[in-house]
Amino acid sequence: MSKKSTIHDVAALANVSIKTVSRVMNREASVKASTRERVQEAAKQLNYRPNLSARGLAGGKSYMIAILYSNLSPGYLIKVQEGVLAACEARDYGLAIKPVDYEADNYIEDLKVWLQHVKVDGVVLTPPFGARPEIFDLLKELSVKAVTISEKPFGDLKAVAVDEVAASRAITSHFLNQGHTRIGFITGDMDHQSAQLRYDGYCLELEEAGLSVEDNLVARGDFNYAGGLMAAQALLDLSELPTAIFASNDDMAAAVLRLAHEKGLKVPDDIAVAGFDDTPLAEQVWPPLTTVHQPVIRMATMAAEKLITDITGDRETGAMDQVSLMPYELIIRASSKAS
Amino acid sequence: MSKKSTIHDVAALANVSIKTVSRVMNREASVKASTRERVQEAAKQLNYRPNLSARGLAGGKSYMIAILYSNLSPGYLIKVQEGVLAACEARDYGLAIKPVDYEADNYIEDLKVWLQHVKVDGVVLTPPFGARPEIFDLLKELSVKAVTISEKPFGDLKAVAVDEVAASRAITSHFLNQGHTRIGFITGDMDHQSAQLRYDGYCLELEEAGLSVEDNLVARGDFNYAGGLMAAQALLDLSELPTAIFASNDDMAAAVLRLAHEKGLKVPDDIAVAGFDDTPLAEQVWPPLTTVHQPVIRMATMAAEKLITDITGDRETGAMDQVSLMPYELIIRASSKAS
DNA sequence: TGTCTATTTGACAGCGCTGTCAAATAGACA
DNA sequence: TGTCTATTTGACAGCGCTGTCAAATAGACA
Repeated sequence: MSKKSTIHDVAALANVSIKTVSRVMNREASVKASTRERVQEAAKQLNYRPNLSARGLAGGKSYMIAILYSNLSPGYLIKVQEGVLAACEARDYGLAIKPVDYEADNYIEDLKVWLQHVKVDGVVLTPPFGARPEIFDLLKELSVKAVTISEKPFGDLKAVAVDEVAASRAITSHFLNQGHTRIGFITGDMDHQSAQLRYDGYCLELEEAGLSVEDNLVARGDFNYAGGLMAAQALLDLSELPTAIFASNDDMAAAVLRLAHEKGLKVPDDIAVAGFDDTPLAEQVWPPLTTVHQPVIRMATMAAEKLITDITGDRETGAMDQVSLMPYELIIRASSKAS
Repeated sequence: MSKKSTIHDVAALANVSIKTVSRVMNREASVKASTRERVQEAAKQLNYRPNLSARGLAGGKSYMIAILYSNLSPGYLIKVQEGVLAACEARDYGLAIKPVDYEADNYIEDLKVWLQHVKVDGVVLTPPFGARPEIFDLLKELSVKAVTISEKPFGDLKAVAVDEVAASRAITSHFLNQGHTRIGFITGDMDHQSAQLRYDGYCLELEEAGLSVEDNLVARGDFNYAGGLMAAQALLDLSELPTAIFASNDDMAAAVLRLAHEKGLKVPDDIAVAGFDDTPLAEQVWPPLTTVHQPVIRMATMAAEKLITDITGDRETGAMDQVSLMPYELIIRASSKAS
């Protein structure tokens, strides 16, 4: 059979109306179990999949969701895409990707035009969009559902995250256990909630160990290599060097390594280093980085599933948590000694 | 005005039939210039953009193109996406992204099902898909247009590339000019055409300089960090070390750097290193890598434009080259001395 | 068994475009 | 000016679904 089957073929085979097939495909509740099974069987037999264009046109919806992102690290973004894609395929949703420059003048206006044109039913918000009130307001205005990854959301938005404060404490604790007391810290871009959470974890752990947070041991970074380089410079120019540096992500930790090499410091003997995120880079620098691994792909899949469930108003909606916490993993490599 | 305008609104304002508006939006040739302008003016005034779902349903096409990719480096892939996205927005096309595992058993069958379901009108082929005959056959069978990036295409497929042989010769020549005569080479994954082209460039340049290609100075890599490490191992275990190593991409060059550090070799004094692609990694390792820069975003935009033009059969079709060559740039950094 | 309400199903219009085919108009030429 | 061909435009059906509303059926209860 070469021709694609349509809803009419399925309806004929299952001996129901096309409307009933439509109901089954959309997981609507009001279909008798026996009918549902008959339709599903017929659909399977004909290898039927609903036509996205027709659905979108008839329903006034697009059956598409979008990933909104800014200049995230490519490795992270690809994983988010992969995870979201898996959920989209399972649920017959389309995926659009939308780079958004939140520093542009009228970016909200542009985004509004785009959302209206593509008519996406929901968006996956990657950092820092989940924490931006103007995005929240826009989505409310347009009645677009949303889910955030790695950020505590506004209002009733759904979210998937790891406990970054705890993960950050784990790195700090790892350094403390090795006997370090002068632990430098490089922050991320404070526009990102993660930057704050990671910093909070560092502070909390130090305080619990009876140490105070020294201002000159904390340098401001921006989650990028270049910013990490400047922050590392500041820390390595101190008259009394830190014996360990915890950078808020791997890119900045790589910058610390580079500067340490330039200055002839041995890692981890003269100075221990740790990053965050476990990007491919973490294994590609020398020595490889101690860092925190997040299950980004699974987080993204779960985020998209929550979003789609939210959009369709599935039967189990009531049981869905607003925030799903996923487990992180502390990865100890040669840039710090095992404790 | 809150309601989205439709083709009827534009037709009414321009005082033509909806069919004429349709013709203008699709850039069909048979519209009088004065009519076209009137319609465009009306469309602009109403901020009209055609509804993708309706177009797709009515036309039997999807007005979507897809990017097919395998485990490419994330940085490269993101740039391809960005470039293709720009062209899609300009031409009111949708973009789908499709990871394809060409090592899976029945990957062609899976891809076929996917292409039929999404009904994309064309695909952008990233390496190594442009050089795979089974992909070419499948696309022909389904009448899906295609354009390749960085690969010489089959049949009448369009392509955008840089002259990789010339770029590879440029790196090799750079080493020769510095006085190196024992230049190691690490190949890419030979499934990728680029791997062969880069190797060819290396060989040609050596031969032109009157040097022969020594087998034990050529190690087989796979374009990944791990494979680069093994290849670098082989080269650095030689009793007589090469004085320079040219790796077929930056990831593998980073692996060379790491191993050189481990062995206490100074770069570039004991051994010079170069990569290819100018990924972010090239600047994030120490010392930063000499490499070749390709204008990936612009290449991707041009590829998508060629593809869409091919799909719609634009007026200028005749004037379109089958292969567009873009300029590369040799980037000299601290991993090799300036010549 | 009859009546009333809740559940399940179906008929039909219409979403906003494009394809097909035919009609109107413009231009070439005698 | 009339005729013939080429160019430009329009009328209308229909793509494959979902929304709305009404009808059929099942189940509860007297």
